[in-house]
Amino acid sequence: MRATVKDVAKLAGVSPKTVSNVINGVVFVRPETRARVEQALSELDYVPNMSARGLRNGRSGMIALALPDLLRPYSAEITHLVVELAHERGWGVQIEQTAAEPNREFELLSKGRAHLVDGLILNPVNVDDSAVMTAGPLPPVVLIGDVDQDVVSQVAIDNVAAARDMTKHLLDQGCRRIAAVGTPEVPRGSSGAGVLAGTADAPGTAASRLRTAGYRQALEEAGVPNDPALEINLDRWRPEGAATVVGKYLTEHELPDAFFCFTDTLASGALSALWAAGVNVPKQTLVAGFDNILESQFMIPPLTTVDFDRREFVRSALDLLAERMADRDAAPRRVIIPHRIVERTSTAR
Amino acid sequence: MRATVKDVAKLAGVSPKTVSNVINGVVFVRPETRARVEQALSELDYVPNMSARGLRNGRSGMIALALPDLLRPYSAEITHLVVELAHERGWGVQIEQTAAEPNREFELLSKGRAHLVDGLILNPVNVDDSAVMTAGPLPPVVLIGDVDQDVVSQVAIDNVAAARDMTKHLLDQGCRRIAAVGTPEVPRGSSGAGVLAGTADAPGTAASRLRTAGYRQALEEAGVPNDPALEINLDRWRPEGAATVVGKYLTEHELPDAFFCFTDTLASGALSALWAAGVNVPKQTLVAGFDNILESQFMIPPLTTVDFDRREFVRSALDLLAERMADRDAAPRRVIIPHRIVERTSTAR
DNA sequence: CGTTTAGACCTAAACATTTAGACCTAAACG
DNA sequence: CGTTTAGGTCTAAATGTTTAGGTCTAAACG
Repeated sequence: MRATVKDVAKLAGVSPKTVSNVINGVVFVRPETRARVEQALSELDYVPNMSARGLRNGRSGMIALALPDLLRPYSAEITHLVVELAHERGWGVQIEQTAAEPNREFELLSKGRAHLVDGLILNPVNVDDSAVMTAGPLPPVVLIGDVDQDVVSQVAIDNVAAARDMTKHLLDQGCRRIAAVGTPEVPRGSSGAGVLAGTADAPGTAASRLRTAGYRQALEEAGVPNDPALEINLDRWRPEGAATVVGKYLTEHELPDAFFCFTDTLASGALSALWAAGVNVPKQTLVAGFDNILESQFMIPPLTTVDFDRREFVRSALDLLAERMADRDAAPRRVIIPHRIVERTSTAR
Repeated sequence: MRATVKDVAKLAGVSPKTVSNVINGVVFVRPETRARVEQALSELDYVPNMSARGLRNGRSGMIALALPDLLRPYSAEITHLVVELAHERGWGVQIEQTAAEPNREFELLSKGRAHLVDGLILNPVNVDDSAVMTAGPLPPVVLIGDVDQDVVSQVAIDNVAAARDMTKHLLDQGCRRIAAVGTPEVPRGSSGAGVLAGTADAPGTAASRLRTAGYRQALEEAGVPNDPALEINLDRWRPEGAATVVGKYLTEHELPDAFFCFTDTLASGALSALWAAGVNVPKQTLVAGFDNILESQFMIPPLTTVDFDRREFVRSALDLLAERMADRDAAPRRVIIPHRIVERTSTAR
């Protein structure tokens, strides 16, 4: 059996209250008493029971991080930073994966482990305004990544603008026929129209819809006609998907001037498919990504991509969460982290 | 305020005990009573307080996963699987990062959040037998990754054999001068001797020592003299390190016949440096990795690497942990997961 | 010298759940 | 008809912490 506060108290000849005081270092405790207690503490190798503490004061010191797919390098970077920065605040991090089961997000938002966790950082895929709103009394939540709502706090980048900027960059390199890789998959039977509606039943993820919108905007502004055949749909943002779909595309279509991949991971798959087809990047076609994951500067060739300060991104998320945890009905805030284009060899004419 | 079991009991006109029975679905409960309770349950939107439950029955339903560096794709894959498979057993996963602070492992093993977690899966860097042994009464622990000890359960692959097999594969391709990337960094001032001692104060991680040993064994068996200049030291297994150090190596030495990188991530950096130097892989030199991360089949060229069934690996870890949790003084077991070489273009003559 | 005050410490209750053990009821048994 | 039996439910205790409120002591004050 583990030592409890009572055992320590007995050994030190004081009351449990005093032990608690020493541990939490709050009230006045005579130095000699404190020393005695600390002696007993280490003698019994005391470690507080978090469940009991959590029960008593309603806080577990733990937050949850819910991401769609932990396999993505992007997820790994977010996780890395959340764990590191949360640790600085003395919070533990519990991790959840939502993509495998679609309504896991809802579970997390409403019931789930709500009581074991003081707050939730959620990277939404399916949740849009309706979802966040329907759930009853929410735990403190911060959404990361773009999604249309103003019910809970959110930190995001301007996906539309970023995609527009990147498309513009490709246009500036003289590209006209620019393929977009990772646009929302249109359910069989329906047309491509209305894809950007942003309603609850719109196809694809919020990010894919927004980036598609930015891509189309840039084309329109440049007076380049939008060719639906250049939108290569893909919902599951993993490299194998991109490699397959781009490889197939190459056999069926003329080579576009550039591939704008909605994720660095997708770009990795695309580069692989292009290499396999004997297409030289950047001599024959350009490739751009999105996210600036650690790996992209080591891709072959190094990848032009959309960068943003991820550490700042995560720090803001934690700030917003802390705010929310301190005052459960503070007004929801939205923080937009600035982005920029990082030009590397993959788009160098 | 959230509804408690008492509130539900009052609404359903039964005692808390009966509600508890319904929730945990154990004892005989009359169907009509059960229905009434379930009605009340959903009416009040009841969600159990995990802290209280954890306090009462000494289990939190949560395990901890401690990895050295969450940024590594390998870590992401492990995390992904642990979360997925733990979820199947109804366990939550709490995540920790150990590399940033060296003695975090010890903290986790001895005190730490021990009481909030029913078990710990630890990928050790610094912990070797002495460390695991000194700590007093341990929580249920499973070590993942090779390390010399028999105090706690462990799942691993045979690092020495795997590295030997891969080196042999490169020798079979006709290579003689094979560089090893990721060997333990020797502290300034000491010689390279005794690097493989495996004692607590040996440099580098356990994995790097073992893989180095396998590499040397294969050379010796083939009668190829071991050239210390071909061992490219690197402790932090990230791509940027490999790119830098390999790039530097290329300017100072003759091109080796092959690069055996102790991690796919390192191989990625190496490939990038070789590409930048205008060296063609596999025409001018070969490159091999270790781990078969998802990305390696999309590297340019696709990477030959050491593969093992990661899902089986993680499943075993969870099995061992469950065993340990059920019977805290069961004999520690060690599971070795078989490995194999996956040949891809990067080592195709 | 009596009263206040502040420091140092303590007792008891509260947190939400589960479990051991007790208690009913009605059917089955001899 | 009395006794057993089993199902179905309840009461009370226990888990380890923290906190509200209280007690005690000794110094400071008038």
